[in-house]
Amino acid sequence: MVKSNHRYPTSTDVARLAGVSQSAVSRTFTRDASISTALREKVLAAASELGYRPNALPGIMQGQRSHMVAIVIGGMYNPFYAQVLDFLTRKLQSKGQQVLLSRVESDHALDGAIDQIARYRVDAVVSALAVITDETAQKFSAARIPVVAFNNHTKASWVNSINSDNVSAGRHAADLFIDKGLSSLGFIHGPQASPAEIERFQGFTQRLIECGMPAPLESTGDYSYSGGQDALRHMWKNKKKPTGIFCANDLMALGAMDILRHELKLSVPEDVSIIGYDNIDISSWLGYRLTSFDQDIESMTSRAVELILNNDLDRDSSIITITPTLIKRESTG
Amino acid sequence: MVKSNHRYPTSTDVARLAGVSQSAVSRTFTRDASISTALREKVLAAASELGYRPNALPGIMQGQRSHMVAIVIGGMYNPFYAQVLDFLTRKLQSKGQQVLLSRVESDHALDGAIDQIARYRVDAVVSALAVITDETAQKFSAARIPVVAFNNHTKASWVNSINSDNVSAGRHAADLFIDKGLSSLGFIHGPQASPAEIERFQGFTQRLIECGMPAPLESTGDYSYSGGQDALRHMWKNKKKPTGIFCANDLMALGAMDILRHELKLSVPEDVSIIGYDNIDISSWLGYRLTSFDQDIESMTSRAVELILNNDLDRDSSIITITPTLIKRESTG
DNA sequence: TTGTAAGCGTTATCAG
DNA sequence: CTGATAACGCTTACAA
Repeated sequence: MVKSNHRYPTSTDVARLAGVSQSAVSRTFTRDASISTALREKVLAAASELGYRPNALPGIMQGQRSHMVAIVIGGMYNPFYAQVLDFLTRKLQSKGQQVLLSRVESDHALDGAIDQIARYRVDAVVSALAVITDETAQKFSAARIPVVAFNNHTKASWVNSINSDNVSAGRHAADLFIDKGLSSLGFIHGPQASPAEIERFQGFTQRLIECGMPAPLESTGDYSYSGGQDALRHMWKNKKKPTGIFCANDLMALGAMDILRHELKLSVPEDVSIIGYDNIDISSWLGYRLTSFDQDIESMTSRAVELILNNDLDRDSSIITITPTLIKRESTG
Repeated sequence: MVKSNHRYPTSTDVARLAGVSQSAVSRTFTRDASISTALREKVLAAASELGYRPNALPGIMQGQRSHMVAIVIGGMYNPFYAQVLDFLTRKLQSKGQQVLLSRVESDHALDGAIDQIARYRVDAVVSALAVITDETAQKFSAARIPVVAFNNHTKASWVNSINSDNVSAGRHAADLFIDKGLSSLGFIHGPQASPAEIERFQGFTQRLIECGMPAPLESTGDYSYSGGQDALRHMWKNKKKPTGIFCANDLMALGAMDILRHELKLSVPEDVSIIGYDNIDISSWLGYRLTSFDQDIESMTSRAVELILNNDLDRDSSIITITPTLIKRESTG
């Protein structure tokens, strides 16, 4: 069996076959290039015979933009991030951009990823990481790559941020519980150092204090379903149990709900009310009906793509804040 | 404000700053290249001062492999595909490959995607599409790009397939229901032309017939949660209702379960047993505990990456079959 | 409208 | 070990 050598045909191959110059081939595949119909036809025939597709790499080397955008993400298990990735990818592709996907275990593993990404001369990077330290953000600056980051508060140059208004959401969650007359409240944290979760907690607590209520009981998860389960079990070891719990994200809220219902045989919302964050699809399912804050992924990702395409990234780093919408469902009665 | 021009520094820039030749810079960043420590130090100092990262593009143009692999996917809403993407990306990256992500609405929209992918000279393409027609597969051949496809049965050259043993799973599902003594069964289809779902149905039906049972009641969804809901509602319009339902995937099974429980006030598994396919995380959650077939994403993706890295793709197109594991949970009692 | 030739930033080859 | 030089496959002046 002959091992085919899988070489992409070049414009020169096409030119030779068509009996024209290499420039003619280039022009055929360049918009608005002046070329006669006759020549173009000859070239197209030869091109399709060889299965020729122009090579984007030389153009990039000549200083054109690569039309590649890297998306750095920490995982797709959380449907929220899967959806962010889905939206971003579709929007970028519809604008003629390619997506270079970089899956990273943690903020720490980002260094190696940056090196790789930079080698391919991407035009920009979108970070959908839950945690990004100032130090890490600086590395992008060092690599001279413009960055758009979600839920991140570094004020490094080259780094633009698009954030959810977490503090205000935390306050709204508090109000919802207070209006229901609940007096004993709890908060389930995400992993440490996640700026989003810190703000959600601060807003929530601030509002409770303002209303003369005690600070919430606390427990910590890792943003996962089982993390939420563990956090709830841990919280229930206290003498005092909350009757309303605000969770830093939906996945943990769903885990907490399931432990309440299936392990502790308590009823949601009759015994305990729950609020989550992200409004992932599952939260609307009939088995859960979780009250949650919708982050409006549609506009967050649109703004990100706008920033990249308008090439505003070279200018001052900006921070865009998007207000989440509270979606009330049965988990709060 | 000065608009920075965001130009990546070149090896020549580094060479000039370090006072050495451009070759020296290249050698510094090439493994196993012979260069003195003294020179290397000088180069590294200059490189880090400028934030230099070698440009991968020229090397690719010189015939090196691009170390880019495209993943074509139809969406990440289904956690199964999100997980496939996650595994593939991690494995490829750990082998030094970059991932070019291509999100496609349907098999039909693949043409444009192929053109774009080909321009970037990827080494191979992994298709995680639920549906891929022979015609589409041929387009990859035409573009001379080696392909590894999941759950696809085209026998085109350049296309390798990794499939779940759907027929055998369908038969097992039938056996499970039969062993429980259920006599009235149903099947919820995925979208038409999805080869996986057709085989699951065939195996299921075959086995029923073999055991002298009537063919299952049928209804069709679109692989989504709400599609499963609609399919179940539709199925319940029949006079005859099934007491056991095999669904072409988990998402539809979960939708069907929720309609049974929350809309029809029936109990699972007491009134109706349910079996799904994919064994997504949610299926193990306390609120569902769905019996399902695990596709072993770990080995499917490993095999795919092996095929790509060993460059076996140039040879005969092969079909690898992986046997799914039945995970019994409470939805079947 | 067409062809020729320079140049993009590397790696690989070849002298020194 | 080191530096010059020729590719790689395009795009873009420049010439015809």
